[in-house]
Amino acid sequence: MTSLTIAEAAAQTGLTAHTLRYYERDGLMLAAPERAASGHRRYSERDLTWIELINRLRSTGMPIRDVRRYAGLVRDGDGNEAERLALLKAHRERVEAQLAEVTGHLRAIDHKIGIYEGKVAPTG
Amino acid sequence: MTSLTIAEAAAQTGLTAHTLRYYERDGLMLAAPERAASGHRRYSERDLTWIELINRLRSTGMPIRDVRRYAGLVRDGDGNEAERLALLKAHRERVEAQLAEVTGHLRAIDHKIGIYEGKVAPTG
DNA sequence: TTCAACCTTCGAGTGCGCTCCAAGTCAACC
DNA sequence: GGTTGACTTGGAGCGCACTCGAAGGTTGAA
Repeated sequence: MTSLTIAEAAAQTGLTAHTLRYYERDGLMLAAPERAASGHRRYSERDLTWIELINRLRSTGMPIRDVRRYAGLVRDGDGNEAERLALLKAHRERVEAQLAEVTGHLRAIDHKIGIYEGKVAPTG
Repeated sequence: MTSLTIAEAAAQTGLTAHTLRYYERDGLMLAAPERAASGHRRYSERDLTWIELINRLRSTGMPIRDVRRYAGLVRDGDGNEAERLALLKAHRERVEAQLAEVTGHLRAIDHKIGIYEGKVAPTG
């Protein structure tokens, strides 16, 4: 059973130690990580896996407060799977809509780049 | 020659009147919109077209300060097209990278949704 | 002419997500 | 024993992008 210091966990997740502590006190963790006798945090594999899910949710634009709500549901255990599923599906819808929007804007920007490269005639 | 009040320009661009004024004083506009005799702003087609480009850049994640820099280049007129092009291309690269990242995360979230829907066996 | 609805400026306030600081504890090495 | 460096806490501070408030002028319809 490996466990990591906060610095190691930070390196592995791409977050800072500051952010890991912030997520913890903000209720984003399933449970607070264990502590060494010294009081220092020790991150388990399970903690790391969970933080990686947080990263996926955050990187796709889910607000902290929604991550906290999702964490709360998972923490509460069995019986609320439908609610978790609804939360994830609503998030997925938003992400897909945003992907489509960004892709559309990107195409327009590409067009503008084409103009500057002299490949396309300027319009409007 | 049509020209719009700030409320009309807001409705047309999806921004608020507050935000339009903010963009103007923050140097994002090519030029301040004309004024009626009363001092009220009157937005031209050209203003609207520019605001729509701002919207595309902002919606794809370009920070205000970069939009301001790009506006400055356009304002300065001919001779810096290479710099404008470089700015847009750098932005496009970032957007594409981010699209790829988000798409990857979305797939992982979809997998998790599949688990909750009982379509996929839980892993990890 | 009166009234609501709109506009103006300047500056302050807000929400989000960190990010940092101060003061102290602890482990390891010289 | 002393020093270095990673860790702890609570709370303050910050950057971004708005968002709003106050106090007053303008517009247009009844």
